[in-house]
Amino acid sequence: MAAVPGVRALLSLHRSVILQRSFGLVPVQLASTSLSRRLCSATTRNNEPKPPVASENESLLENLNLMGVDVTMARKRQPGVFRKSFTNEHGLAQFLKGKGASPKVIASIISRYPRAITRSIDHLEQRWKLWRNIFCTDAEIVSILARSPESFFRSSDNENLEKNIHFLISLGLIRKDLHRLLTTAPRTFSNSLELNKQMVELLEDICTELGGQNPEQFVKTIISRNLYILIRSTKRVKSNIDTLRSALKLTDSELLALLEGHGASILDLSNEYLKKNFINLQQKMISHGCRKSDIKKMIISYPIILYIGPETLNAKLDCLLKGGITIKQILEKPKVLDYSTQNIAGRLEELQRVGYDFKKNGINILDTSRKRFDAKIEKLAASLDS
DNA sequence: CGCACCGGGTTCTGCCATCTGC
DNA sequence: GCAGATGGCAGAACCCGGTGCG
Repeated sequence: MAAVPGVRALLSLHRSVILQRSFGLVPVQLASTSLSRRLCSATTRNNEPKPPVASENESLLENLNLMGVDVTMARKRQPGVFRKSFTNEHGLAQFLKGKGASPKVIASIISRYPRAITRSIDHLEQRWKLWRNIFCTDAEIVSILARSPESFFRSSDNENLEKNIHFLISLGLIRKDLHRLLTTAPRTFSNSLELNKQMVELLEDICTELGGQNPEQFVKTIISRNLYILIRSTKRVKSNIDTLRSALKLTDSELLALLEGHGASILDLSNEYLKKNFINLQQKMISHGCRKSDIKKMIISYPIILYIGPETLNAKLDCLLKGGITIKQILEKPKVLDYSTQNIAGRLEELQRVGYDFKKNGINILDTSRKRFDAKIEKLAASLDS
């Protein structure tokens, strides 16, 4: 925010021609109006593609500066907002304040999604009410706005939002599901109803195609296992499913089971990333003497492994192998790859210190919480001493 | 009691491209 | 031609504890 005064100075420096326009005032909404100036077209700010041609709303700029909004950032994001004669920054600020948002949060929201100030009080109240159907407190909503202003403000279509809620309920999702969905992937609710329907239809079709008996349940399962699914493109989901099927040479029922299980979350990955991760995993495992069938089995039992990027995966595997664990043990217990390389390395060291025998005891000890692990180490160390 | 199995929690926005309606 | 609305993309794991069984 330190840049703000400087920017102001810069702006006034470059402002030469002053254009005054008269506006037909709309009395209802408190707005920044009146003076408006034309920015000098010789503006030297270099990273702007073109200096704004139309005039910016002077009192709006002033208001925003006073509110602590990062005007430079905001202008870069949505320059059109600054040329509007009527905006509702005060109304918005009042409204959000009433919901418990701090001035800092409000400024940050406007900085990141300036169009928020074009929403009327009526609109805001209506939208808030719809969100409150799902959230119990205003504070929850505020925290999401602070996190992702765009999710709340990008669409002005409250009717669509309402339809989305009804649609999701019609899928058999309960309030608790909606709560999780809106908390985790708020953008879902700003999607057009049509877009959400398309994804649901895609999922139902996939289920049916794979011989599933209950497409409705399938959709519910996928959504609850992957809350981001509805903000993915159908192209991405389709392509990832194809990749999984062909890479692993899965039968229909195997693929169905994979998707209904932990496989749902890897549908998120970008198409190329999923392929890249699979190829790397396969190469790496084969270089250690694994068969493709072993790899397939491992992925089916632990699909999340495909989430791990090449560099991280290789580092983890190398770390385990160096620590005296065999590739066969990893194939059988891939879940040890859940933990960070650092965590794994640290545990291996501690286990070595107490002379842990992986051949005899297996590697399950690596897949356990810190608390349990420490307790175990303590016991092992004690038995060493005695 | 100790262990293995299993599932759940956390998390994911901010930017750009395209269309649409005025 | 404009601003607004909407779709889509890149980015890329880690950790915990309940529970049931021997």
